[in-house]
Formats: sequence, structure tokens, C-alpha cells
Amino acid sequence: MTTTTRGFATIQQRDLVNQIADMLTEALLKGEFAPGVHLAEAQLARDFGVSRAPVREAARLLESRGMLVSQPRRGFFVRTFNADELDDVYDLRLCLERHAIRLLAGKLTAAMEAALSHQLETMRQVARDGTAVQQIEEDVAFHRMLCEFSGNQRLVRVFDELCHEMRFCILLIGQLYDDPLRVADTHEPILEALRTRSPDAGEAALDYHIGVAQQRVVEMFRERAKG
Amino acid sequence: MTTTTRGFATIQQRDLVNQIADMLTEALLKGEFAPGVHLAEAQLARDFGVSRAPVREAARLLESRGMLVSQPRRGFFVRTFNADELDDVYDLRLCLERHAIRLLAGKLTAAMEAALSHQLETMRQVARDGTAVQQIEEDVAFHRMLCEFSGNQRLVRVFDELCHEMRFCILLIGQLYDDPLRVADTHEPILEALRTRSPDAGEAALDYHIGVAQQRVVEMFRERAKG
DNA sequence: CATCCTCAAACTGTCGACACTCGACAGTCG
DNA sequence: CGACTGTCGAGTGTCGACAGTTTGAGGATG
Repeated sequence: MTTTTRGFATIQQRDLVNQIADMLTEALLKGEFAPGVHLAEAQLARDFGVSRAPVREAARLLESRGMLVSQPRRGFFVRTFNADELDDVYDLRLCLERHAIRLLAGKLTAAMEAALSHQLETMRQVARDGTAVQQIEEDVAFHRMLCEFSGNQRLVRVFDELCHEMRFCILLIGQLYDDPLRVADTHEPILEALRTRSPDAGEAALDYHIGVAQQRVVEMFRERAKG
Repeated sequence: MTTTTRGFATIQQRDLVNQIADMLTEALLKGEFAPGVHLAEAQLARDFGVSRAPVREAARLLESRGMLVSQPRRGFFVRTFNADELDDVYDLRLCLERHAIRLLAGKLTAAMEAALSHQLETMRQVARDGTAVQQIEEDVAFHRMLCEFSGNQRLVRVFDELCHEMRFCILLIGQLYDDPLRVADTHEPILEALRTRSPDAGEAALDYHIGVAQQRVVEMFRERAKG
């Protein structure tokens, strides 16, 4: 949140490209476009009431995020995931977070610990009275903090990319957590390992935590593909 | 394959966007644009003899690859790296390759081993009578194989992104290897560890190999920034 | 009935044009 | 002399249009 010297919030003059990208992203996450379907630029441009140029650029943006794919002279299509690709995403995510927690264990500050604790509390809160989307977002936010606090910004960027793809798949599945409060609790061992500055315990906790999620999500995704 | 009215087979007309992206990439890697410099769309369009639209899209592509950055209403600028960012890239790369070699150790086939051996031989060849660029490319190719053979395609994609950035920095530095043949040889322990299916030895070999490169490259980069 | 061909509609790739914004510079006022 | 304002050129954001390509339907053909 930036402010001027007078305290006004700066005018957020976002360009059309980002607005369109956000709206497309939202639509994709809501499942309004079936995987593999063709997105016609002209049609989208009409829908948004703009010309094709910004739509094209927004589509390129989403392509770079792995949500769309393009074929020359044929245009953009909604990215299709198969269970193996999703498995790769989780595998890579685990790789990143293990690394992050190993780095973090050696440099955890009181402020970081407080932030993580607070985030865990937020997760428990939305586990009780929040939507499924909120639960997922707060969950992601916790893991993102681990990456941020690791100090490797490049790692955070990749993590964000992977999250986009995971969200995409998860919201295709529909509801994810059967017992959100229990899911929130399974983050406690990770934080506990960090408190004791133990990278090995941290890795182990992560392995378990993400492994369970991976198994569950990929399995559900595989089922959905059949049905 | 398109043909002219005269019936001559014309060169496969690749997308302008990709052609421009490739030429821009090449120019960037050659250091023809100083880091931080502003790239004017209209000027580039004139240089390439095309309109601004494909230039814009190519620039977006390079932005997603981390070689350019854009500011709203101001356009595209050549990405500036600082030594810390480069350090992050190497750190992440090591993280990926460690994971790859761990996966690979459990599934190495004879064909994979042969391919890696062959690549190592190629590296020795260009170490004797190749250019610095060739040496770097064959080196990268070896490491890329490790990622590919790991079986995680998503990991390969991230590796490729990181390589783009590393090339970008390395060719900014200028010459890298003082003794290319020795550098090629330091890949042998990695392959040897794989032959014995030992993930731990593989990680250790990688840690050493990449650690040395990281230290050297980042150090040289830091020096260059001062001088 | 299956296959090939023709053709029109739809769509993408590219272009040139216009409006608006940003930054620099000179001029004005206190 | 310093700060503010008006103006101007450069450059981006967006648009509508055109040309060539892809697609799919429907008819012709074996």
C-alpha cells in the first residue's frame, strides 16, 4: 500500500492487460472454461469490450504462467493437466520448500516466527468459519512465507508459479479439505521444527505434510479424469 | 511450407514474434544492450522492419524469461542483475539438480548413462578445440540431461529458465573457464556417483561442482559490478 | 457408406494510426 | 534564486482493418 505525502492512496491505474489477465484467471479458476477449450481472441475482446491487442497480451501472460498454451496460427487453449504433470508440480514444490526450510532453519528471527505463528492462527480461524477458497489461500500463504523467509527471491517466484498451477488443478477438483482444522494443525510440526532450528526435522515434517496433500490431490485428480 | 507466386519454396516463415525474441535474446547475450537500458518499441520495430505489435509480444516473452522488465507506461528495460540475485539463481539451480540426481539415481538406465558419458566426451572435445560459448552450452547440456532424466518435466522447465539467466550473467562477465578441460573433468564424479546408484555421493559431487562454479561466477560478477 | 474436394466462415498474425501519458526544459512568479 | 507551471517531443496503450490460414460443413465421387 503506497501513499502520497498527503496520505492519499495512489491511484491504481492498472492497464487493461492486467485487468483482463486477472479476469481470465478468475474465470479459469472458477472452471468457466473447460480444459483444452479454444479461446478466441475476438470473442474475448467482444466480451470484455476491448480490442484484441490487450487480450492477446493477457493471454501471453497466462501462457507464461502455464494456464494457457498457444499453437501457432491456432491461438490459445486452456491448459490441460494430467495427473502426472500435477504430480511433477507437487514434487518440485516439495523440493523447493525443503530447500527453503533448510535455509530458514539457520536464520529464523523472532519476527519471522511470530509471523508464521500468526499465519497458522489465521488458518485455524478460516478453518472454522471461512470458505474453501480462503482456506486454500491461507494455506498457500503459510508456505509462501517459508519461501520468502528463506531469503531466496528467485525461489519465491518459482513457488508462485507452481501455486498458480496447483490452484488451477485444485479448484478443478472441487472441494479439497475434508477436515480443514486438522489440515491447519498439520502445519504445527513444521513450525515446531523451525523453533528448534532443526533442518532435518523440518524436512521430515514437510515431507509428511506435503506428501499427504500430494497423494490426496493427485489421486482425486486422477479419479476426476476417469469419471 | 508456403510458396511464393513464382513457386519457389520459401523458408519456413516462423512467427515474427519468435524470430524477434530470438534475435533480441542473441543481442542481449552478446551484450549489445547495457543492463538497465530502455528498449523503445518503435525503434526496435524499425530495426527489424516490422510493426510494433510483434515486438511488444516478443518483449513480453523475454520479460517472462526474466531478461527484460517492464514498467507501466514506460516500456521495457534490460534486466539488471546484482550479485545477490545471481547467487539466488545458483542456489536454486543446485536445489533442483540435487533433487534431479536423487530421482535419477534410482532409475538410471543404460541408455541414460551412455548419453551422459557421450555428453561428457563432447564436453572434453569442445574443451580442446571449441569456443567459450560452445563450452558453456555443452556444459549446460550435461546438466540439463540430469534434469531431463529425472523424469520431472516441470523441473526441466525451471532449469531452463535459470539457465537463461545464468547465460545472461556469464556472458556479461566475459570469459569464464580458465581451464575448460579441467572443468569438464569435474563432471566425472557426478556421473560416477550415478553409476554406483548413490544419491548421497551424487549430491556431494554436485554440491562441490556447482558450489565452485557459483563461487567463481558470483565473485567475478561482483568484481565486474565494482570496476 | 466412406473418402475426398470445395468453399465459406472464423480466426490469427500483422500493420498503421491515434490518444494519452511521461519526462525534460524553458519560462513565470514569488 | 528557487519553486511552480506550461509546453513539447518521445513513447506506450489501444484500436480497427486487412491478409493469409485453419476449420468444418456440405456436396461430389468412388
